[in-house]
Amino acid sequence: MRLAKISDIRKRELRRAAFEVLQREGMAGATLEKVAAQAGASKGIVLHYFANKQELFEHAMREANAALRDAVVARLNLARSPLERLEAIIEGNFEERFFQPSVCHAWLALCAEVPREPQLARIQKVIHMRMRSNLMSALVHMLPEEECEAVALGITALIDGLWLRLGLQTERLTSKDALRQMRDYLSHRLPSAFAQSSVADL
Amino acid sequence: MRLAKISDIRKRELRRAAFEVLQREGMAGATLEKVAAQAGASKGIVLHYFANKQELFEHAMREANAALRDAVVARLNLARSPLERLEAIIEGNFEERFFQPSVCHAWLALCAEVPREPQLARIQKVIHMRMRSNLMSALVHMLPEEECEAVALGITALIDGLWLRLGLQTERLTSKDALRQMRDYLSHRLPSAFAQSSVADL
DNA sequence: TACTTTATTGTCCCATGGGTCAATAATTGA
DNA sequence: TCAATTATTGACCCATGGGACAATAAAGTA
Repeated sequence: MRLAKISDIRKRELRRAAFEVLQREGMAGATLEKVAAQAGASKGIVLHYFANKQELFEHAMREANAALRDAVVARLNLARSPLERLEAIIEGNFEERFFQPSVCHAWLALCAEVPREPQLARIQKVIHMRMRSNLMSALVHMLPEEECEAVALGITALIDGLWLRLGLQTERLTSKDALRQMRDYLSHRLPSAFAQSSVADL
Repeated sequence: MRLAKISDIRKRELRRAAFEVLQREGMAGATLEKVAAQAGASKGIVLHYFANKQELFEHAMREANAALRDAVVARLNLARSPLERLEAIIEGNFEERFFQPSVCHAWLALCAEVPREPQLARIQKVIHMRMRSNLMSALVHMLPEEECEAVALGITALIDGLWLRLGLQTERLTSKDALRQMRDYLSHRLPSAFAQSSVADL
């Protein structure tokens, strides 16, 4: 275990600053100067650690994704059954510390660049593949094989749609509301053996 | 019926050009110069008809939304029952001429600005209220009152989520796939009296 | 201690793009 | 026909922001 390198520390600080500025200002408004200010440094330092703006925000997206992934993994490690694994995935995606309008705004800004930034598209693809594989590993034990695909797509679309609503909403959509919606879906879409337990816990 | 005013024609041309550039370039890349070029005019003309860039893209969003609304209204006018109305809303939202990655890219670019552009937020709110009201007017005849809210939210979230996937996807998600997913949801979530007919037609 | 590498800053450059404006062309309307 | 309005252009201005760079400070290394 060696000491933390200063470059790693700085990079992390800058990635986070970048993500925070993105929440407030969007991609166009997120200038290197603002990111530097947010991190309490000068613009030069940003370009010392990242080759250019794209690379900075690519790493910011990577880190935000990693945080979400870790939240899901932590819950998955406690899950003891396919149903619990499914719940772990879903609840991880709606943890209150993530499920905030400002966080969604940053994600939206990043997603809007995906079509023109191959690096962001790759990250997006990884996120999506992981979600799918996580879901399938639970669903195959709960549903006839030919239905798994449909339900996996339904769950991911619902999660994305609820997140989008969080970012665009005027009314307050809470983490609890979102989870209630997900349980509503599962309770109707999974075989009744699983359905009741999902409904029960809220 | 008076002759078409040239200013109305120009405005429409420019709104459409703006939307097309948005599809390719995103918000930051959609410069007034590119919009003008897309419309076959000069930059000056854009600012002659629109006070500034925000106003231009606000009108572009309005027009795109109107097109979608009209598609839904046209289908609603043919619907003879609550179930048909529900199908009209859903199918209108996945018409192939709209449900294209490039169109989704433009929407994404606009949605990403919503948090910082009150005008866009207002349009977004109108869209959302209309969707909700359309859905509720059908659902109240199909479900116990206390479930309508949940299903309306489920449908909107699914639609948004499927659209988002269209824009971010690597794999090809078609209009048919999306509709199949929506029918899968309805067939499990609506009372079985309605469920079978939804499943039957694909 | 002296030398090298890394961290950090502030300055400078330059392309870009939004917006203004004056000049000109086309239309309209009396 | 002629004046007034509207359409259209291109030149110009200027703030902004990404990125390069040289200079300096700090840290590590021998």
